[in-house]
Amino acid sequence: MPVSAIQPLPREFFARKPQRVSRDLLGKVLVRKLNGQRLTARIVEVEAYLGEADPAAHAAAGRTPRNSVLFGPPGHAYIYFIYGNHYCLNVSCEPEGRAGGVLFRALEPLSGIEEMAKARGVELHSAKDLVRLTSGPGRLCAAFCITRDADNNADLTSSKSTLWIGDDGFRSGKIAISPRIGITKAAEHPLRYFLPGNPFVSGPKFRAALDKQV
DNA sequence: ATATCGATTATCT
DNA sequence: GATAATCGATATG
Repeated sequence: MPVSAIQPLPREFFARKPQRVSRDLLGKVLVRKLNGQRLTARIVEVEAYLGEADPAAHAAAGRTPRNSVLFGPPGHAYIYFIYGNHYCLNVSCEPEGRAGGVLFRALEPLSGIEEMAKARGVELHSAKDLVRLTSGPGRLCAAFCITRDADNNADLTSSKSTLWIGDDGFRSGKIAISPRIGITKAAEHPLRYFLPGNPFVSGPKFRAALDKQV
């Protein structure tokens, strides 16, 4: 077996609290099958959304047609359209019947970088251009051609899917935790998880963070 | 470096 | 009718 093999994560991985899934997703790989190519990128920043008890979560007001994936079986893609412009990707957590999810906020591209640039409609001239490919929830969806029509409710635990999450053996060192970005309700809770020092992490640099040994 | 603003639409009040 | 888990551009220190 080649060292570069990527193994899908089992469904049980996602059948836990979003906080636990968030920590453990850092360093894992998002895989996309697109036009016969494989795009891969490492997960370097995520946020936990806790379900009906979390005022900032889409599930806060109970089950609706839009957020029903969050209440379904774990390990599925919940994709929503925001600000009339952008898609955002989550993976459903908790056992079926209970809401919860993890928002993907930033990735570090590993392979298929030219395809990502094409999908974003940008050219790569500088290191900054590379960072902007997948740094931010809207950007990473554009780079991976993720849309609600095509990918909402996709099963992210099967390597047969066109979108899935795997483990390539990478083990992150320290992780950092901070408040979530871009929300107005329950804005103070430390539910954003990222790899400190990774240049692909979104938002202002050196945002208040509590480092933790993993 | 931070601040502010316009774009543009699904969803809910 | 208001809001939103954002981005890119522009303005200002």
